[in-house]
Amino acid sequence: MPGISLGEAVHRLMHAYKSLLREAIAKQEIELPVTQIRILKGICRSPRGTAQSIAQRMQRDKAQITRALNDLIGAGLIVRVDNPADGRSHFLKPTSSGRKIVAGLDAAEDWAVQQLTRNLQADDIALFLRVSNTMADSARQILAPDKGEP
Amino acid sequence: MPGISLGEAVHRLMHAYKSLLREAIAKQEIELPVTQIRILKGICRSPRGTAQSIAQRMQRDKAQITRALNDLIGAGLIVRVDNPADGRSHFLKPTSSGRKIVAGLDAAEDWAVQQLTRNLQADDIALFLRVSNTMADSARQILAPDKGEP
DNA sequence: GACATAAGGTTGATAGTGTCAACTATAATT
DNA sequence: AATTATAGTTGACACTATCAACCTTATGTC
Repeated sequence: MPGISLGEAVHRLMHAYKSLLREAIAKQEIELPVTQIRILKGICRSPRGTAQSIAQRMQRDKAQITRALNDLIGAGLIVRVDNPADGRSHFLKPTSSGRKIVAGLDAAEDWAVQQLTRNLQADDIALFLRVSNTMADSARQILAPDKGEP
Repeated sequence: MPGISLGEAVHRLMHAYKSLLREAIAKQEIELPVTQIRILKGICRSPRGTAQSIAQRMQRDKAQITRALNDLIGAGLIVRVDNPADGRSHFLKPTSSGRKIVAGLDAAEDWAVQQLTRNLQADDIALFLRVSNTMADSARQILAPDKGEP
């Protein structure tokens, strides 16, 4: 598809990925929206995370993170744990249900990524990731110049 | 950022691109949401397009396309033209206001893409586009197997 | 210790995105 | 002529995302 813009390519890919993921998640009989999935995975991956650190890593408004956390807590997938060093803040921990869900989500995402990449070589994918991350980092330097990688 | 998943990379890039585009569009004093922008650009680029062909190319629900078209018509940026060959369908044409807006949008998008790609070589970008389009095409073969490229 | 400023998180409000279902008018097929 | 399919529309709803204002707590300054 010659001449397709970078922006259009990103839109198409985003939509393709989300559609495949939604299908895979439905097969796992999980019913979480994609934002909650990303947050839950992030919590499993980084112990002692806070709403603030999640918002920073995902570059989302803290209000949105708070709402998603509330839904995940309501669903029994994570819990808040007081941060003894800062009374304003709390750590977020997955419950055993949460961890179980993430196992299914990992399988779903593996399938989706497998479908996306089935006509590609490993070094193409590696370059794609490098280029993609370079672009996101370039943007971050403009949009939030004083916030580095936590 | 080692170990970031493909999905997470796509999310980050999508968000980075949208944030830069929003900033650039604000500078142009345009106030269109991103979906309307994409549709308007598509209409300018392909004469005799219909709601159906736009929905297919963007892989969006026709309901969503119809609503965005209605907003664009309401804003005076496009018009509907009857399709003499099919009474159900109509072609979509930009107005002179619409074409003018697209000139500003092109400038905004050029700026956004320039910021994203400033730390990259041209062949990296070319490979990124090739890989991205290959992935989107792979997904399309699964999600809508009988719909090829119009 | 008192006061001012900043930060972590919350809630309200709102706009935009996206999908599914049901419908109408028209086209295509039998 | 009857049936099936399609283009487009509208209703309904969930999800995403941002901005603003607020409260509680932390930090910094005097």
